Amino acid sequence: MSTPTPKQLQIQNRELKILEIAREHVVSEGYHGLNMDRIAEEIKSSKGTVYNHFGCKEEIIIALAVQTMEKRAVLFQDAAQFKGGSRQRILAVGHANSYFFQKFPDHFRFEQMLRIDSIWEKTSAKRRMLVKSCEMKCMAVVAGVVRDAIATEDLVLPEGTSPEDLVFGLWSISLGAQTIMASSESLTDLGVKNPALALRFHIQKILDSFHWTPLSTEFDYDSIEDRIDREVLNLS
Amino acid sequence: MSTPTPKQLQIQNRELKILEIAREHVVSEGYHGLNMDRIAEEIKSSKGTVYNHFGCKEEIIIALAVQTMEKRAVLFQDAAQFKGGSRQRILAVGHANSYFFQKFPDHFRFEQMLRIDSIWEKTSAKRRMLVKSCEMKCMAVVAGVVRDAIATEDLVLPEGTSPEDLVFGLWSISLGAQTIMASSESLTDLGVKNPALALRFHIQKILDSFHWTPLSTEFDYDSIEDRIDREVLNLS
Amino acid sequence: MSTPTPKQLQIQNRELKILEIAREHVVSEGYHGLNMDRIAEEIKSSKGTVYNHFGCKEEIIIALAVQTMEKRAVLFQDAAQFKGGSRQRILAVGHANSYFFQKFPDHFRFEQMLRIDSIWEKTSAKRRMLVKSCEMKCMAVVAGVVRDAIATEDLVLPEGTSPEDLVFGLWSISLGAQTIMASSESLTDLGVKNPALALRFHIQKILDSFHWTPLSTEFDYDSIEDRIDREVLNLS
Amino acid sequence: MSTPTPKQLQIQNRELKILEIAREHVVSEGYHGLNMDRIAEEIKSSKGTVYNHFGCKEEIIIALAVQTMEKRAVLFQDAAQFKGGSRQRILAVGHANSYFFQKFPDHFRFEQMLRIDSIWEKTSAKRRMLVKSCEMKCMAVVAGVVRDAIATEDLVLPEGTSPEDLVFGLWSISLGAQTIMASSESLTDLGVKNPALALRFHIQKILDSFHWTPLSTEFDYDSIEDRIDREVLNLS
DNA sequence: AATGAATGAGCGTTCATTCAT
DNA sequence: GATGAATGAACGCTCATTCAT
Repeated sequence: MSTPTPKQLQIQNRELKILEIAREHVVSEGYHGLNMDRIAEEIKSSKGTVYNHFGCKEEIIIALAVQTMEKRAVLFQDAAQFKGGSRQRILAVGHANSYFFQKFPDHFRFEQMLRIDSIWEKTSAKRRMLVKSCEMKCMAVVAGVVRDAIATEDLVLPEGTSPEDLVFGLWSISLGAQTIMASSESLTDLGVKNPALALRFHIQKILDSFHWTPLSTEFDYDSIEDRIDREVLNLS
Repeated sequence: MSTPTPKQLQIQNRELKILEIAREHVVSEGYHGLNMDRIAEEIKSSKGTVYNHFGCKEEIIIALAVQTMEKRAVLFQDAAQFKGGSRQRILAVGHANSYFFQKFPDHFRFEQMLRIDSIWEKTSAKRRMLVKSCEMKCMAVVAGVVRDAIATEDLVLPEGTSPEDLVFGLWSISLGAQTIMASSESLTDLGVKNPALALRFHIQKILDSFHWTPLSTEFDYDSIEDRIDREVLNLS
Repeated sequence: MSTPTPKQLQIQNRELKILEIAREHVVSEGYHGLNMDRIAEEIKSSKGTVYNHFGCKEEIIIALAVQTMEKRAVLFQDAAQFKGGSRQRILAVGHANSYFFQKFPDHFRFEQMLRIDSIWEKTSAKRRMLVKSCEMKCMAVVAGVVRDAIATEDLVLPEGTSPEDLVFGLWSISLGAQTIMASSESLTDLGVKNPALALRFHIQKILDSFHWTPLSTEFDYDSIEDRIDREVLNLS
Repeated sequence: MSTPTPKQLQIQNRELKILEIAREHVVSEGYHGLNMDRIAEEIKSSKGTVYNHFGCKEEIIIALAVQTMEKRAVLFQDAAQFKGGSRQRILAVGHANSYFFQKFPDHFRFEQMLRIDSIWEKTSAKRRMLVKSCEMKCMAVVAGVVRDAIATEDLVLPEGTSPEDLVFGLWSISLGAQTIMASSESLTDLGVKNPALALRFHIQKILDSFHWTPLSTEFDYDSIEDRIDREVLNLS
């Protein structure tokens, strides 16, 4: 509530600066390129100061992932408010997700990092909470669109299937496809010529198979996409 | 052609032993828990001997992943030969994949590791080739089932979609779902009560949306699954 | 300008201590006897601390050589200021060189080490600069005496010969003789009964052959040497 | 006395092959590039076989140095038999030495290696004997020329100076100059523009100062050098 | 709160040498 | 004599973390 003092502002800025530099290290040299000495050097403070902000290296990784997740959550919220029917709004979310992956391919890596190794064991409950709340926010936004579709009778979910189950499916195929795209050099050799297009196609197939109307055959996909580009993603 | 000498056998066994122990380390303590000193200690040989088998730590990781991939490839081949129609055969592959994930949840991690950081840079071209050939084998097996379905007119793919594109979709959703299941503790809190079931459901939805006959509504899913358990996975 | 804090003093002292111990190792066990672990152990600090002072093993070697070279440079400067004619001053330098070799036979080895293998490749430009500046200082001091001799017409160099060329000759014969003395056990067997005397004799011959007056036959060598011992080397 | 069996020949050849390869390693990658594994690999035998020839790595170094020394000894013997007066013959030896250094700059390194580190301590008395006998042969050849000069009254050595003392002087200045040339990148910066010429000049000065007739001013240096090139070094 | 020197366990890797076959 | 797998001590170096100032 209180206005932050200049001192507090400086401290807050430094925290952002640390993350910025850490991000550069990971992006340019991988996880092993992240190194507390170099961070301290580059923010022109001491290592001790860095440790005042982040209790250990892993906390930095988590914080980076949280930044990414928050950035995406904001985008998702914008996309979910796309003017149009529920099917168009879910499409906007999917499209925003693809856009995010293509525009910030590095951000993807930080979420991946969360999923490996012993990151979790070393971090504070507080940081973990942040991650969870981000996940929940994203889930809530997308599930919200599904619920709206049900409310407007654009969609009828089968018995035993929750809105979250459907979101889980979309999440899974997106995450899986992006993981493969990000790491498999040989996708083309394997016969998948345009994986991004294939992903989009499969998502529409899933939505169609739930009879989420209008079906993908019943509206002009491309013109909707153009509108999303303009109205959500601010692309020309 | 020649019979391996006892000596050669011993060496070969040690290689397997190294991998076995390395696997335990990674499973129990993550990538950073893998440590050449301890491996040497536990196989009761010297570090030099370990290095005679694997030129560096990363080669061990790759070898573990290849073991996993080969194991899965064999399973996929068996599943693809399931006695029945094409839809039942693709179902068998999907079911085998789920089974593999549930039965050997750790194996999954080694494939994940391939996708990170500097593993690739340090390994020999020969090892990388092995990985690629495993990927191709799996892809070929599943795409083969798709091709058979097309040949028997159980399935008509839309213009511009290759069998591999379809496999990519199935691969993506499986990998994504498994990734989330393996790492997100809070899936239940997010509202996804039974993710494994949801995955299975989505896969059927995708296949249905391609009109791969018989549709999931047209056959008795549970009894087929029982047969797969018995005939492919050798479960009682 | 500022007075060093006790802390800084301690650090500076440790640097000297490291060099001292490293020197002992090299002297008693050769280059391969120099080992970072043992140094750390013996200065009762950690390896990391040693590496805070010297970025790699080779830097220590260079630093040892620089110590030696600086020590000699100071001695040369003192000797070059010996009260007397130019011929006596150059004699003082030569005598100081012999003295240095006999008094600190080990120091000689560190300069030799500079001349081998991969030392240079791993060291910082800054350290290399130090070495070069030491070399130049020594060269300048001795060439300065030659120039004074020319100015006072004690010496006329032949056309095409620079003062530095003459110094190079003296340097070569001294270095070569000392190298042989330091390494050839069998010099006596080869028929060289008193190599140190022979070196001194040859140096005088060279100077005589340039007609650097007074010639060695024209002054009392032994009494000059006594004076050098007393006035430059502080020997009784 | 007996003719070597084919087997023995093969073994002897292998010994030469080992040395040849070891030499290449040292030349191209320095002392640390010498490695028993690689030698074994490149002679297409096993490490054990290499060890049958040379009891340890250091023995190989010594053997390489001995090869070099023998090569030079032969050259010196040829040079000492140059047709001409004693002064011309000693000049031929000096010239041969320079030639050897310029033509085979790498050979020089092996003799240097003998002078450092702990090579001697690990080698057999037999190998050391070989080194010593090579040294003696070289010394004897050159001292022989000096003795001939004395016999023919081209030279009168001062009281207390042996022929070997004179050779020691020549040896020292040559070795020293070559050492500096081989290792000091900054010789030009130090003001020594043409060290090889300076070395030659100093050697003549030394010989002149002993009144070894004819003095360098009394004969045509260049035409003699041409003859040496042709008659001793077989240069066109 | 900030500093940065100190820590030291840990790491991956090398390689001369041995010895059973 | 030949082999080459096995050895294991040694090595140089890193870096997250601590803590006295």
